[in-house]
Amino acid sequence: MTRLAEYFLPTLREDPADAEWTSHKLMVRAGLVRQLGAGLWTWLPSGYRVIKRIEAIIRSELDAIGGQEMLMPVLQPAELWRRTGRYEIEELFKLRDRKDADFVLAMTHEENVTYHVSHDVRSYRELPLILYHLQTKERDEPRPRAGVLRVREFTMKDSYSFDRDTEGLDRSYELHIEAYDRIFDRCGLRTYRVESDVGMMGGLGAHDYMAPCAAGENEIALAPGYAADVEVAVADPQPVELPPPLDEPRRVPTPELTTVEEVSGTLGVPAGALIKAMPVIVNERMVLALVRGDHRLNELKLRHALGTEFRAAHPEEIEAQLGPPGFIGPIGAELPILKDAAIEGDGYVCGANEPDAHLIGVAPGRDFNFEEVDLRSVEAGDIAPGGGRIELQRAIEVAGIFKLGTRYSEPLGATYLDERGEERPIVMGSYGIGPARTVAAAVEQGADDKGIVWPRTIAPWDVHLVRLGKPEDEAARTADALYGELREAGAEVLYDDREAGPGEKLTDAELLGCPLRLVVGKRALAEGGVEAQIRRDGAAERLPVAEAAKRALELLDGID
RNA sequence: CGGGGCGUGGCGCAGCUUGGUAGCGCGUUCGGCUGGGGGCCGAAAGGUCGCGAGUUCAAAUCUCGCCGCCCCGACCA
Repeated sequence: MTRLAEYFLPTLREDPADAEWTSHKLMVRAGLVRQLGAGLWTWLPSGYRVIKRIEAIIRSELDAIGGQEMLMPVLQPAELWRRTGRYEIEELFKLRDRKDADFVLAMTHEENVTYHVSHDVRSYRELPLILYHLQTKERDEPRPRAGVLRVREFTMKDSYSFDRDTEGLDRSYELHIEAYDRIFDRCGLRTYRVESDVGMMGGLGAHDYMAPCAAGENEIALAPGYAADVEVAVADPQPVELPPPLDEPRRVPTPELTTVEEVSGTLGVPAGALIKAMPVIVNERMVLALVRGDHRLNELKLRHALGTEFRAAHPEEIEAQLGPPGFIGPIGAELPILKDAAIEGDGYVCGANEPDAHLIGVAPGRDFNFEEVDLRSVEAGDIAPGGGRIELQRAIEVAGIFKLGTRYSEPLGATYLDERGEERPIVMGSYGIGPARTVAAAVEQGADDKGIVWPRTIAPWDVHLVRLGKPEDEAARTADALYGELREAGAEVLYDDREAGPGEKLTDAELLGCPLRLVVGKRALAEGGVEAQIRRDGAAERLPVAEAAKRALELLDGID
């Protein structure tokens, strides 16, 4: 029963003042969601309809690969998390009960599910297993942002695979890839499956599903046959024309020139001919990381190269150990030096470690020693593995899949007995999807200047039926009858039977963005029937009243 | 956690610099007109000015503290 006159669908004429992104603005304006606090969102009836449709698609595809749905609690004993070492995660909500026992609010459910599997799975005969649930996750986010995109409480579909060995894990992983590809395809979302960092999850490998759109927090590198998060992307750099090499470095004055642009501009060399030196502190010791002047240091790659956390050096530390910030370089530095692999050849420019001076004609190896590693983020135009040119795009991470290996099964004692009676750790994978992010990504990707344009499969309703004129008009009787016929035929229909002006009703329909709009009014009836309009392309058509319902369903079928 | 911004009827905002009757648009309610792109006329309801302390005869306005929200960064399954 969805008559708008009695339905809770509060639309807004103006954008909310605190919204920056299209999806945030439109989801609030269209009455899908309302905010309760920072990173805390309520799904109103229309928005929750979208969520439920996405969840139904997820369930059907997971069931299809043999997933078994269950439900695990959000409130959990801290003990489990201590055993896997995740209790220390800052984002984990921690609390105590009245007896002063420690609890956490789960951010995912590896500990929980592995605990049960460790108790109740003992034989290789019981493997493999795919278990999943749709459950609330809690995260003490440092900075919630962008509407429902980064929040402190959200629902996630998370599944977990349990296999006898890594070959089994590979199969479970592949099954999830196939299921996820189908899920996002069915949701009408454009996504890329990209290589990603395994993160704090630990494990053997990971991919993310990225939905490109402006509001995305992540950046992905795309080329024909290649897709990766820029955090892990690799590519051959674009060549740079180096100045002629010298027999030895020569000091040149560069008064007050501290940026790459200033130095390269003044010396008349390309930015890529400079060596940027970034001093970082690792376990109290300074290390110098070098990248080309036209490249960006990739902090994740640096962390991997160092094998541990690091922080940027403070200006005083730089001054004390190297020279004035803005004029530092590797030559003469008594420090471990990591050089990015893109710094090739001789003739570079770098800081002289003294005020207002740089060195030209620098030759790595001859003039300083280093360890060579991949430290830079790829740039648009670089050559990807496979030969294509890299293009960078922002994207929303809507799903992530991880090969966990024995990261959780070992500390939690999840083992099985194999055919020979030997005890072995279960090999695990975990696979998440964020339905709310999927909604936001669909809104971002489909919106136009009038409002949302839903993919047909996840729209809150198939048909937005608008009745114009007074309730006692002839048109109202026609609209009432059409509403009944459409529902009879199985269509999900939102019927705007409010006593409101045509402008308000029509703009609301465009804002909400259901795939097919039907308008019943005096004018349309006089001109031969009901007006049908496809939201996506605006194509309009008159449907004779007698066959309006039938024809409307045909039109629906023709949309995506 | 660092930087910036904001907090005034449901929503969007003005008022604050220079202290003295709390205002505008939209929305809401009632009556009437209108009825294909948020229309018109008339009447009305609705605000502890985020919270607390201070200064003052007097605080939305000045001072201090706190809280909340947004943005950038740090951070991030």
